[in-house]
Amino acid sequence: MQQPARTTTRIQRKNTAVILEAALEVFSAHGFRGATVDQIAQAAGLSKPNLLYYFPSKEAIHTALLDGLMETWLDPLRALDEDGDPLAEILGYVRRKLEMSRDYPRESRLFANEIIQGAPRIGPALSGELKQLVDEKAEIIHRWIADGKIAPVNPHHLIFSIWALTQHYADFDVQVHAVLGGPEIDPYPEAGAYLDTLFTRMLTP
Amino acid sequence: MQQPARTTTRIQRKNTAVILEAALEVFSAHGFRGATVDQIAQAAGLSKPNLLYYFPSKEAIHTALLDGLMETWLDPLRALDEDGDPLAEILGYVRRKLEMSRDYPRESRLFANEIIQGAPRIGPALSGELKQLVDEKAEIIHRWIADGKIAPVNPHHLIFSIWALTQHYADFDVQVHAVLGGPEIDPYPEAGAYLDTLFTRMLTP
DNA sequence: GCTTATTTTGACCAACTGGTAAAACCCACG
DNA sequence: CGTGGGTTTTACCAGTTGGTCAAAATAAGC
Repeated sequence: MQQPARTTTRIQRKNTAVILEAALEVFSAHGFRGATVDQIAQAAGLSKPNLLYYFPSKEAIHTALLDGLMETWLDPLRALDEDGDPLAEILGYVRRKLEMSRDYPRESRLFANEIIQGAPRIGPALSGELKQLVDEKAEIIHRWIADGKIAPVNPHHLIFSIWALTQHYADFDVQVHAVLGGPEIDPYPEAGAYLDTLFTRMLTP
Repeated sequence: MQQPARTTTRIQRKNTAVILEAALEVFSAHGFRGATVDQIAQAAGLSKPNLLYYFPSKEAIHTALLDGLMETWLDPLRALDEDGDPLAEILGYVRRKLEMSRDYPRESRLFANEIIQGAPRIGPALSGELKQLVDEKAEIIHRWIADGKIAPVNPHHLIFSIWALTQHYADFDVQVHAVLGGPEIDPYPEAGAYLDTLFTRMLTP
């Protein structure tokens, strides 16, 4: 039996939030193993033992981050509506995903780090929750194709390509800026236009 | 003045090769910080001090790997030929890049790890060598468009999209297999067909 | 077969890292 | 205003990690 969860105090709420924000910054920039508890504590403006008063371990912070993020991350795909106009729905999904890369690049890199290294901590969520959602939406796309509303493509790979293309701008940010010639350049307007064209041409029957 | 480099012995050649192979395995799976010298030594079948007899530091091994790889990695893009058939040239580039993801996933992940974490060790190569090559090839694509040989698109983002789409299958391998439903599935045949369709539809004038 | 240069090893170290314990501190509440 | 809970700090620890060093073992050249 567990002690009934005591009321979370004001300070607790503030500090857990500050810690998660700091952890996102550090984990996304250095990966799980590359990040140190000290770095996170310093970024949060706390001492290491104080930070460990709020989370039992480094791993727990990481898990809390990933769990909290998974929901948000899948929202754009969930919003894909079978009853909408097929092309507009897909272009809308692409736009939302690209906006997430622009507005939440750290979150994108956090996932990227985790998955590149074999998803040791969120493997189950991928083949469970994620797979189920993707299969469901792939089925919708499949029906659109069968109805002749968009040109035929492999639905799963269509989804992969949307992920790859949009997340690239967050995850490979440094490379994009290096090639385009400087950190002051904003690639997103062009990227948006490019992806719009790409998917329109590919999917118009 | 430096001692004139002594002849590299047979053992030296064999062991540096073994070490680099082992290092590729370990670095690509865990990132720079996540990899330990001991792991690499063990994978190479050497003791840690013995490994450090061939390379002065962990960092030196990593650098040697990245330097050696950069060349190979850019080869497919270098092969893009202005005088060939535009669409065939681009589709060929896509195919070669996809084959590299399939045949050299560890190399792809090594780069991905490095770039996601801000390219602390190869930043200069990105804005130097890489940028120059990309600018050059973008110019070629631009001329193809001006000549009406392919449909108009932003050449730089076209190249980004080829990178993103092909490397996705190596870097996010676990996710792809999780969603498709098992490690026994080979996504590459479908991926090849999908990308062929995608770029053909987008670029046909 | 002997000598020399190369290679390998075992013992070791200092810095770092995740995490702990207990005392000190602070703040709301009666 | 004091007391009991929540909070923070100081001091600390054991394990890991990158790296060194001198001695031992091996290979190469003559």
